[in-house]
Amino acid sequence: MSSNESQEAEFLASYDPAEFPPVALTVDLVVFAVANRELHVALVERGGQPFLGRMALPGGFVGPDEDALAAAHRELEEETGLDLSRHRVVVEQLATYSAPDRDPRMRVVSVAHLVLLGGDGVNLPELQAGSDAAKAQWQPVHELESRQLAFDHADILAAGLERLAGKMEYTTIATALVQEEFTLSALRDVYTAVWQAELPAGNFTRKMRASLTPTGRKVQAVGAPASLFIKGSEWITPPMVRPVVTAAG
Amino acid sequence: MSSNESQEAEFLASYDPAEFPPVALTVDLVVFAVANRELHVALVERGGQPFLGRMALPGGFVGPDEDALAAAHRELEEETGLDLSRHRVVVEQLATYSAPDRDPRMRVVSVAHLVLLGGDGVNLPELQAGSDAAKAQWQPVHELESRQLAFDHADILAAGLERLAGKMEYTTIATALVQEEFTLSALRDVYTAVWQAELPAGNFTRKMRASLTPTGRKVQAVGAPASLFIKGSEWITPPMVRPVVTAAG
DNA sequence: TGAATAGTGTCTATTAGACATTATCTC
DNA sequence: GAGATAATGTCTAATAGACACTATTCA
Repeated sequence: MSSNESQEAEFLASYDPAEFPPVALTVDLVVFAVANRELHVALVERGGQPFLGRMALPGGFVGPDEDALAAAHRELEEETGLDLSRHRVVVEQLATYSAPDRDPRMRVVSVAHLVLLGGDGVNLPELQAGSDAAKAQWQPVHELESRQLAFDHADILAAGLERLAGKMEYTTIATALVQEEFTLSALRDVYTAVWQAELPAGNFTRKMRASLTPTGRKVQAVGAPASLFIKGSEWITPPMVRPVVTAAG
Repeated sequence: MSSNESQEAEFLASYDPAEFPPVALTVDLVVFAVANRELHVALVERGGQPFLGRMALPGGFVGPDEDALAAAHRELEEETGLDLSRHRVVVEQLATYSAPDRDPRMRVVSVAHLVLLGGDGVNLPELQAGSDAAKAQWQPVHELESRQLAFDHADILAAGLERLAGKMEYTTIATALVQEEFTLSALRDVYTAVWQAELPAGNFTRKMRASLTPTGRKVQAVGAPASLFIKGSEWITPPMVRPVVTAAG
């Protein structure tokens, strides 16, 4: 039976780091939250070259004893100052970006993650810049001139937005962007924010209700009191149909 | 204006390879093909430790001048001997596996890819083992005891299968597993192979036809001649419904 | 002629979409 | 009461699912 040492020796004989040099591994985070019926993304201002002063997605290196998902959680706290024990957060892997020249300094491969923060639809969680970044702030996604972003972060952001918008068709992922208990109006606001389209309230209620569980509680604002729900099924079957993007006038 | 050298110097001051050591980057390939109404996956037998003699997904290291997708194409040819100029092939990124201990020898992060090979539904492309592997062969996916696979390749295979099965609900990705021109029966066989469920032929025709383009040609086998189609739309709206997995009797 | 397959037709139950109506609350 | 919102009801067109039926070919 091979010892770990002899395994490694055998392996290193066939693995030539000169032919296949190791790469620096990072995570980049597309952090979404909804306020005022607008989808916002968390951005940090770069404090160093390259792209000094440009906005970028928060992110950082993956440590030797963590996987990419753990690094995403850690960097989320470090780079944005968010206290994850005080916010509902859902993180899922998005895609990996590995173009050889995506970072001009060295080979950096980044595992992008989609991060969804729950909220009340009014207030955004407060961001505090980490050590690397000059500042951290929320930006409305649909007003963003994505050419401003550093590296290939415009591509990553677009992929994150498309993943979110797409999964909202056939899953209840939108519930990650509201509070644990939510009204159908709050959930519909998420759809409005992400899809940039108004959905008729009556039909939305009828269709979405099948995937939700009523708590029995109600909440009072202006108008009739609204029932509170929590996420029921993970799936919406058959899916919601995403209206075609309204050509901006 | 910063030169590339000073950028790199500044960067290296803030990047400590001891804290965040670089990782070896690989690709692993979930290569699917359909024959005899069964979904097959290409596996190679490991020729070295660890997992000597066990079956594994084909894969290999990402070179310094290629991204993961390019490495996937290259390794597909090198590890399985497939001549990509002679087969229809679709490759898409699946997910990245980065558990620190997923390879006992060293830190290896792998970008898994889903690879779909077109075929006539009868013959599988011939595989030839590359230099690293003892042999390469097709295995019926649904008969595979996935515990046999090396590393975390059972997880990767399961993810590939689920991605394929899921995307077949709402996209025409199944057309990647048949020839460019295909009959509705051939396409239905793909659904049968992947979903492990028979779909009624009449309703399948009616629904799928909306996403396909007829070529006008027909092909003759046993029974009435069948019309040939090519892929039309990328999307199937509303989606096909995947029957619940039939509890094996 | 019989077997096999392709493709269409038919019927029903479901439901999405449009929109009206009723209910409940605040100011 | 006016205004606003929630939730339900109504009507129609579309269609999925089940399944019968016809058409076309080979053996």
